[in-house]
Amino acid sequence: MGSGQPRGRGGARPTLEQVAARAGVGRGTVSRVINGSPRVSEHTRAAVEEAVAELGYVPNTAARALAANRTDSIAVVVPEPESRFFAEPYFSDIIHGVGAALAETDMQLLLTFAGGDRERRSLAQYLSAHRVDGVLLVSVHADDPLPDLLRQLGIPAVISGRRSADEPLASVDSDNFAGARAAVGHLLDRGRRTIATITGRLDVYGAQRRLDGYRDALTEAGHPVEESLIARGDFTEDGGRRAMTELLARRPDLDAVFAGSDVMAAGARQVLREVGRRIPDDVALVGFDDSAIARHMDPPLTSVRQPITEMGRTMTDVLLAEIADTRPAGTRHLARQQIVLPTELVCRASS
Amino acid sequence: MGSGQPRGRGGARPTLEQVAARAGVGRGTVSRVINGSPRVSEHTRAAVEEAVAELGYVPNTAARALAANRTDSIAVVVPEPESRFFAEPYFSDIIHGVGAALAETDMQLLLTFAGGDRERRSLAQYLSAHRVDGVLLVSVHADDPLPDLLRQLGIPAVISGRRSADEPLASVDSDNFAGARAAVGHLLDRGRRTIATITGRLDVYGAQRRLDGYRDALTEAGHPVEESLIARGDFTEDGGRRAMTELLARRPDLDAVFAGSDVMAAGARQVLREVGRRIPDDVALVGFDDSAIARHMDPPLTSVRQPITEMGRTMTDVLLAEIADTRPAGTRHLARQQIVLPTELVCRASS
DNA sequence: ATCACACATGGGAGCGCTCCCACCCTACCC
DNA sequence: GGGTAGGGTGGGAGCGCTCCCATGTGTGAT
Repeated sequence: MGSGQPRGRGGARPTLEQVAARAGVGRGTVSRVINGSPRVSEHTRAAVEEAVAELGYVPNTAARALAANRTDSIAVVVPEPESRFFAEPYFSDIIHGVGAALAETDMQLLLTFAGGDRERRSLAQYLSAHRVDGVLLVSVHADDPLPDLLRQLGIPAVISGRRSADEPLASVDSDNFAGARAAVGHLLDRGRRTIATITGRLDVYGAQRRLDGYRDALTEAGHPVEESLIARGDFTEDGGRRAMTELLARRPDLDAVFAGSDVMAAGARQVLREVGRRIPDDVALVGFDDSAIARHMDPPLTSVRQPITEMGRTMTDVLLAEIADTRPAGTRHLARQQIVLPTELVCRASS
Repeated sequence: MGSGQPRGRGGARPTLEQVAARAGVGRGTVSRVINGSPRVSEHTRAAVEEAVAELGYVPNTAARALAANRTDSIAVVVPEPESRFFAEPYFSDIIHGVGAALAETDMQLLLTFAGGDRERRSLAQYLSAHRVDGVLLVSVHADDPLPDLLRQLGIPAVISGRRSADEPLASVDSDNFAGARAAVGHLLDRGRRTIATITGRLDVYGAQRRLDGYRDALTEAGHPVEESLIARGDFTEDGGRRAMTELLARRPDLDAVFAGSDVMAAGARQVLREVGRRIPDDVALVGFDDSAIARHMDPPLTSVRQPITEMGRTMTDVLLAEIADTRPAGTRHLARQQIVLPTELVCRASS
């Protein structure tokens, strides 16, 4: 009666040993079955699996981690002090993608916050204590020491948005260059001729690439690149406002603006409205990210969509491959991957 | 030379034993120092701390978890299939708050995805294997079995947004009732008299409370509550559109709409614009959540702000208190907490 | 000086698992 | 028929830590 129940109350969990006793085999054999080793006879395997089911056995991960020196978990390092990171949908979407990729495995996801120096130090220690099998780095600045630390420690890591053209870590990025080119090309197609741009912080490689794309599109179309049409923002709404004000002062004749992010585009729009420029009639506006605010802006904002969720998923896949590659004996065969995912221009009423 | 370096290359990490040897004390003493036990002499403590610093010792968490039967980590259970959850800023903000609260401790944060039945089952197993010290549940439906499972297992848990008036789990919620009352009161103050509402899914307790608040505000002001002014949405933009269409058909005389979420308000706004009703001139519109889209909507949307980040932080504090309370010997003294945080009406141009 | 007791300390005994070696048995070969 | 693989299996030896008991060592009371 009920002895076959998967456990009773919050009592003691069954151990490998108990499963072994119940199945009438040794510990080693149960371990083999649990871990899917082929060196077990069909008959024995069935007996063990039955015992596992009857007892509702779940391996104790701490014990496994201790004995096998791996944790079956990966960490996402979140650069906390940048509230920007939380404000944007970026975070949610990345995590969504990571979760989707992880769902197919039995790896667990750890969220770590690399805030100030204090957290960063304890994070380094934490990672060096090998509490995770791999690390996902998002939104890393060019001068962040963490990536190199990870490389030194030999911990598999994947970075989102590489920090330079020759990123030493495996990376997954969206095609910022092509996205910017498409945006500017679109404005040219619409007959705009005096196209300004508001850049993000240029120490962020992606922002630099967007600027490169802007330049390239103009050059290819036979237009000169005028420095007076380039203003620096910092990815914030307020930075967008300032840059737009600056641009209008310098070049009142501009008829289009390509902003390096939707948030900066929102700031620019405010300024344009304040000075009475109509969108898109007087000035066409294009953003980058295709975030929720793009859809709800007035007018709805044309924007370059980045496949953020897809990036999260791809990063995870790459990381898992790296981890699997390291396992055998620390011998790495895999080439360091540099993946670039395509962007897509979403046209709306602002252009 | 350099023997005082905090570790060299990715070699073997120092163990407790090695620290003990270096400090010239026993393992037990080092353990006491590491865990802040008072039963260590000042002199010995200093020696151990020096050895720890010299070797760059970091405790192996797997070993600790195995020996002490606790993990120093908590899990946030994310109801994945609801893409709504990821779409809204809710997720980011909650996590932000949780992270902030956790930063002051050395607990770690695990993200688990409770998707379909398969994941839910493995999640239950996972939790029952005691791989976390506590669980944070967000956005749980009334008929979700997980909360009760956790209670049975005796795992400390806190839920965001209780599921009913007598939530058996500790919970942290925002004051949906008062928020809705404030929103409707505000519309009445502005002279609106035919105020409709678009509700969320009423099997979500918070949505029900917002409706209650709507009713209460009208009643208190001496207005009848007319069922023809109440339409059911489902928290989606499309649901907002449908509900608004329905309301206009039933009550073309309405002069204000209180939507149970910003996203539904966005849907409603689209319909209102399509039929030529001006906001706020013809129809005043108020949302709930004060999400990013509220600020960027046209016109900017008046909305009820929930202190989401604060909720995440509070949930974590409550959970940590519960965990600390359980530790001594499974004897629980703490009263089950039911915290309700205040909401705030943010007035913008839509009303 | 003697006893008692508190406090500081060392180290054995696991926690539950994986790894690996030794063992056994059953073909299969010469 | 004896020898030899080799697959299948059992179980010892840890992984690094905490817990706890036994053992000092010093203090104050008698």
